[in-house]
Amino acid sequence: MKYHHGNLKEELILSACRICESTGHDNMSLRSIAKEASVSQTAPYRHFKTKECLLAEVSKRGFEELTERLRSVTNQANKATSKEKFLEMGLAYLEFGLEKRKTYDLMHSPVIDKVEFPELLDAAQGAFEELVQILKDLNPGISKNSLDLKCIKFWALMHGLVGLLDMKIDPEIDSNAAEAMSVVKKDYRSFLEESLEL
Amino acid sequence: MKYHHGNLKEELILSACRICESTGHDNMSLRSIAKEASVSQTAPYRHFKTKECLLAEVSKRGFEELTERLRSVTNQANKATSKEKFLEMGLAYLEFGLEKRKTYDLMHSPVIDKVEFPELLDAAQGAFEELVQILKDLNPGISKNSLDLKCIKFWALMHGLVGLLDMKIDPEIDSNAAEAMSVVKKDYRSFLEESLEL
DNA sequence: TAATAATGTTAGCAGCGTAAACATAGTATA
DNA sequence: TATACTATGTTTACGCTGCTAACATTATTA
Repeated sequence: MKYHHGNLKEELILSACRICESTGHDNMSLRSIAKEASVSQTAPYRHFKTKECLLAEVSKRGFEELTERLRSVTNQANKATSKEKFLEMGLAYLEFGLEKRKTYDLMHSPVIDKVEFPELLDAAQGAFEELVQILKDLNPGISKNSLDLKCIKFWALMHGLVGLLDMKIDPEIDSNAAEAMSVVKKDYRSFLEESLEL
Repeated sequence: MKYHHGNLKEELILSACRICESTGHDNMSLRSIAKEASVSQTAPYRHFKTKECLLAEVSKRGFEELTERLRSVTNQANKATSKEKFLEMGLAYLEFGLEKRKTYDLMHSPVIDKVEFPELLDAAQGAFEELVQILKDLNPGISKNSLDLKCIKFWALMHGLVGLLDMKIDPEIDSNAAEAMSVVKKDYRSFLEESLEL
C-alpha cells in the first residue's frame, strides 16, 4: 500500500456516489466516504475544500448521467418521430428519477447552492438543452418564448411526478391516492401522452 | 422564571417553525431551538422523542397552513366560477411555496419519513382534498379515475413549478432559462391558465 | 541534488443528537 | 394534610460529525 494513492479524487467521488445512492445524502458523512476509499478521515480535504464541494461533484455526475440518458433518446434511430422521442424522453426522465432516487434528491436539494458551483449549473443545463432540441423539432417555427414555456411545463410536470410517484402511500390510509398512483405507475406512458398533449 | 414552563411544547414548535423558515432545516439544530425557547438543550426530549418528531410537527404545520390557504380560495364568494377558483388555487399554491420556501422544502424533504407520522400524512392529504373538491366542481360527472389523474397532473405541475421558479439563475450564465423564468414569474396567471388547460 | 509543491496522516476542537442521572413542581391518593 | 407518583425541567457525558493545524511522505522542478 503506497502512501500516495494516485487517483484519490476520482475514487472519493465514486465512493460518495455509491454511498449517496445507498444511504441518502443526509446520512452520508465525509468520514464514511474516506473509510470506503480506505484513506484517513481528513484526506478528502486535499481534494475538496468542504464536504459541500464533494456533494456538488456527486450532484454534477447525476446531471451528467441524466443528460446521457436523454441524449440517447435524442439519438435514437430516425424511424422514431419527434413526438415519439418526446414521450420517450419523459419516460427516461421518470426512470432516472425513480431508479436513482436518492441521488435525484441530492440534485434538487437546497444543501448545495448551485450558484456557487458553475460547473454544476452547466451540467444541469446540459440536460435541459436535450429537451429544448426535441421540442424545437416537434414544433417547427415556434417562437423562442413559447418554446421556453413548453420546456418549463414539461420539466415541472416531470419533476413533480417523480416526487409523487415515489411517495410510499399506505393503501390502508389513503386508498384514493394509492389507487391513482398505481394507475399512473402502471401506465404512465398514456398518462404522459395526455398530460403533455401529444 | 419558574422551573416549569407551562407551554413548552407549543413554544418549541413555534421556535422551530421560525428557525426553519429563516435558516432552513439543514442548518437547524435541536440545541438552537431549545436556546430560542430559553430552555436547556435536552428539555425538548420531554416533548419529542427525537429531533425528527419535532421536524414532523413543523412540516405538519406547513401543510395545515397550505390547506388553509387553499380552503380560503374554495370559500371565496360564489361569484367566482369553479374555473376561476381552480386558477386561484394554483396561484395560492405557488405563493405559499415561494413565500415559505424553506418550510416547503422541509415538507418535501426525505428526512421525514411520512409513513412514520400518520398525522403528517393526514395534514398533507387535507391540502389534496381541497383540490379534489374544486376539480370535481369543475368537471361534473367525471369518473373517479380521471379525477385522480387530473389531480396528480395539477399537483405535479405546481410542485415542479415551485422548484423551477425559485432557482436563482444568473442571467449572465443562462439568459435563456432566466428569460423564460421571468416570463413565467411576471405572468404566471396566463401560464397556469394555458398549462392547466382552462 | 536540493528546494518546493502536492498529497497523505495524526491530533484535537467545537457542535451535534441523544441517553442517563438527578432536581423540582404539580397531582392524586391515604 | 401528608405522601407517593408523575410530569417536566437541568446537568453531565458519550460518540459522531465537519473541519483546522501540525507533521510526514512523496513527486516535481530549478
